[in-house]
Amino acid sequence: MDGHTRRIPDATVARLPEYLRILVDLVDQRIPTVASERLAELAGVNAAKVRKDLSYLGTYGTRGVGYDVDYLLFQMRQALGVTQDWPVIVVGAGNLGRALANYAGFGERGFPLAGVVDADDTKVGTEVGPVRVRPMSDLKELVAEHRPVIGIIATPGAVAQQVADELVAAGVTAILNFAPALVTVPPSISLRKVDLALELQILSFYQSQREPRRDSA
Amino acid sequence: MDGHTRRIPDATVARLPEYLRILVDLVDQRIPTVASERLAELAGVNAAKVRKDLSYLGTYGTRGVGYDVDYLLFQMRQALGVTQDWPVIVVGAGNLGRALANYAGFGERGFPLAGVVDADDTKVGTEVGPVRVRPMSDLKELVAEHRPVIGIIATPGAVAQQVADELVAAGVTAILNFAPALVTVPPSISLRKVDLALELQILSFYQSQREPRRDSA
DNA sequence: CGTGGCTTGTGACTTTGTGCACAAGGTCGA
DNA sequence: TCGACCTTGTGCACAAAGTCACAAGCCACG
Ligand SMILES: NC(=O)c1ccc[n+]([C@@H]2O[C@H](COP(=O)([O-])OP(=O)(O)OC[C@H]3O[C@@H](n4cnc5c(N)ncnc54)[C@H](O)[C@@H]3O)[C@@H](O)[C@H]2O)c1
Ligand SMILES: NC(=O)c1ccc[n+]([C@@H]2O[C@H](COP(=O)([O-])OP(=O)(O)OC[C@H]3O[C@@H](n4cnc5c(N)ncnc54)[C@H](O)[C@@H]3O)[C@@H](O)[C@H]2O)c1
Repeated sequence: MDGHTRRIPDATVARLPEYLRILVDLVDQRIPTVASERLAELAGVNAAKVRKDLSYLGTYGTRGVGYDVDYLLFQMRQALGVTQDWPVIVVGAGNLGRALANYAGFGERGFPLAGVVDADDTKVGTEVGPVRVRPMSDLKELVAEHRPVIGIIATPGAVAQQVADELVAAGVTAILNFAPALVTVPPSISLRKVDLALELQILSFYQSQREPRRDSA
Repeated sequence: MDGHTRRIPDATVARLPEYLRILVDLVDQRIPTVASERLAELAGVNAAKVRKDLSYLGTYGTRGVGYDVDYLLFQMRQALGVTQDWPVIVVGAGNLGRALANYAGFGERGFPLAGVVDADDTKVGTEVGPVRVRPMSDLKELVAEHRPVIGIIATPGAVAQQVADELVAAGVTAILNFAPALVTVPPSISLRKVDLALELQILSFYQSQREPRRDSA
């Protein structure tokens, strides 16, 4: 098909969604073309890096002019695989799971909520955002109905691995894990994690480097 | 004081909290010592990397034996600057802000909730988790009372920069941003971001690489 | 149709991160 | 006390990522 697409480096992949968000903004503002310099400013990175990143998608810029915003946006969506929706299933209807289910932003960005499941019978049947919580036994059916689908783990860390196994068994091929625990999956499954406590601890590190805190006075 | 601590690479810093979490688990299990091999397995990384990471903190291992869990945990806390609590202030009492405020895990890990503020008068005064929402005008006072403190942005992206500016003006020196927007701060301020849609898009990319999806049939 | 000015795309280089392999150094049993 | 056995700590070679600088290419204008 496409021909020349070299393998895209991980570091570049991690930045593409940032560019995507910016391009959507630019389209909203009816801005027809954008130079790497401007894009770099909006993304908070180096202009050469932007050009190199974009060059992995193909040669879509015009020298002396910049990039056509619409066209680049189209290509970016293509590259990221977000030309169609990816439904998500949230496992765990606790504080975080409910917040995620209530969040309209996902649907708007192409990740509509397919359902929420929970192991706690007292939570099954309750409303969260636009859906009702379903039992774990419905997982397989839910996945089959929406495939391909992304699974989100919003349960306590102690059961994260077990939940991941259940998601994989049900046919989920991509997982986002919010629980603070190591989860391993077969190599064909994509896995990412978000750990908020970890982020806070990293902030703590850099902050205490700058200005060591007074010890217990 | 300490003497020989070389500068710790960013990649290592990002892994330290993971080791910290594992060490806490090991202490709970009354496991006295741990070898880099085991630690690597628990963290899902290479053993040589673990040893190199730990060596930046100092020479705390014993050849032939491994690392003393208690002592390493102490040193790790020291290095990360989490020997004392870092209170957090959440800005924005929406879906996400409330989930964060309700989350007990932060307090347990040394990040107690100092308060929640919101610009919306109808939200001010309502209960979220253990506190009541306070007006933005209380921010300065709240920060002064708890300093040093970490600010969490849980507002819409459109106001994220403005909120960041207010946090900085109030004396916050570290910020965690959940809004999908570029935020810039003075160099003395530590800033990290968490963007969930971005994570989903990265998953989308890797998944569509593996198995390109059928086009609109 | 030619020239000047602007911006891309990329080769060369630097910096950062990873992983192997092994000497150094410690433990423990005899 | 000695030696066999482990595991650390790190030098080194390689891989990945980031930056610079500039030739190539395009547009616009006269
Ligand atoms: N709430 C937050 O803001 C927040 C922030 C950072 C991290 N986290 C992490 O996210 C996860 C969820 O946090 P929370 O505050 O929503 O917790 P919570 O206790 O409120 O919710 C957890 C939910 O998971 C369900 N559950 C438990 N075991 C299950 C299983 N085996 N299968 C399916 N569902 C199961 C429970 O019934 C409950 O509804 C935790 O790992 C937490 O560390 C939460
Ligand atoms: N809810 C989620 O699960 C989720 C997931 C991913 C990302 N996010 C991001 O987190 C942010 C918050 O999401 P949400 O779902 O909680 O939104 P929300 O609309 O429910 O809440 C936003 C809150 O911010 C307050 N606010 C608005 N402007 C303010 C200002 N200038 N100063 C102080 N407070 C202000 C509002 O009054 C409101 O209470 C958004 O940027 C969203 O994109 C949320």
